[in-house]
Amino acid sequence: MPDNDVLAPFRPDDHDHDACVDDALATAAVVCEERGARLTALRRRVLEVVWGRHGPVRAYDILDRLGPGRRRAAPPTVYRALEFLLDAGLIHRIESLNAYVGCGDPHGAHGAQFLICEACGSVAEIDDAAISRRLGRRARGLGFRVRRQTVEILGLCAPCGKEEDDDAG
Amino acid sequence: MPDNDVLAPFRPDDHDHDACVDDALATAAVVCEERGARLTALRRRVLEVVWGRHGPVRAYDILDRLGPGRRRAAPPTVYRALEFLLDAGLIHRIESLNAYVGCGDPHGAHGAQFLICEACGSVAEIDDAAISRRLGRRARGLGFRVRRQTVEILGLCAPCGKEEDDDAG
DNA sequence: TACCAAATGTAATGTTATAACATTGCATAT
DNA sequence: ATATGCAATGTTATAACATTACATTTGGTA
Repeated sequence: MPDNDVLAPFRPDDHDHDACVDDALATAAVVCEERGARLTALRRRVLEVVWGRHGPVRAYDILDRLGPGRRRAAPPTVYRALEFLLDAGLIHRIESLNAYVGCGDPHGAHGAQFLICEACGSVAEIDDAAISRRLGRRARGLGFRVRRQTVEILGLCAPCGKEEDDDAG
Repeated sequence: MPDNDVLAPFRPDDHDHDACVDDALATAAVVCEERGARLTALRRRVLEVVWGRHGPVRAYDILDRLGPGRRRAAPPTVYRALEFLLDAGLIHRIESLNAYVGCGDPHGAHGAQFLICEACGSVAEIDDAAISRRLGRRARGLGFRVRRQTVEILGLCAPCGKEEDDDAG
């Protein structure tokens, strides 16, 4: 089973997360440059907050974290930035959680699948071409024209699954 | 490409929809019987409203349609019935739309995939075992324990896709 | 028939998202 | 230097989706 299509694996608790955020922001600058889009201070800040963890972040949490100094912004402020980042492929929306997560590979356009741990809230992003291809084929076989695939798997990541075993055992 | 795993195909506008609803309610009665669960008048009515169309129905639309005669119910009335029907496998929740749709095959426990037309709002339900198996394998390969798969494809059904072509042509 | 548990009713509130309109700030034309 | 246009952001209000907490009713059963 190939592993090179794991765009964003689950991360150990102790990894250097600042580096993740820095990478994401640097990549975002490049992507926006390429697209002729403006990565403004606000959009950059929202992206930074989304990248605050390797897990889904909700819109109103972002609102709360935009400051300090800044008076608490209103919802459209965040939703517009999120829309921009989604369009630019810099973040993904997790439909089953109404939340947002940084994209592990903003350059490669891809149809992603997400593994979402219900215990610790972390997310892994994979891009299994066989899966998205097969989904596309099935859809087209029924005359359906695909615009977007949403594939989300809820469950327990390895460490959390192990903990549960230990608790039960 | 197999077609026998299409649990609920797109339906022509002129099909006998009353028969669909009757079937669904009859099946529901059997399923609840088997489970030792009570299909009360309210739950039956909510299921009937969900089956009002072959497409996603939103919770507050159900609320509006519960009557007449009945004073407009409060949200928990509907959400509790929806939860019961979800548990019984009689309906599915479409995460990307925050809406609910009747299940095409309540007897067979299955991991379903949904094709959702953004133009006419109709939904087709398929159960491609190869897809759900492959998703499960990929997840387990990463040590992930799967509880639930959400697979939703947004786009245009055949008739609506054709219309768009005609408009453009 | 008295009891208990499940189901439903009711009021309030929490959460997520968008509509509609005003303002700011910067680039460019006059 | 002033006016104009436009993208981004701010502001207010509200729509849409969902849950908590508690009261009441109902249906099966000891």
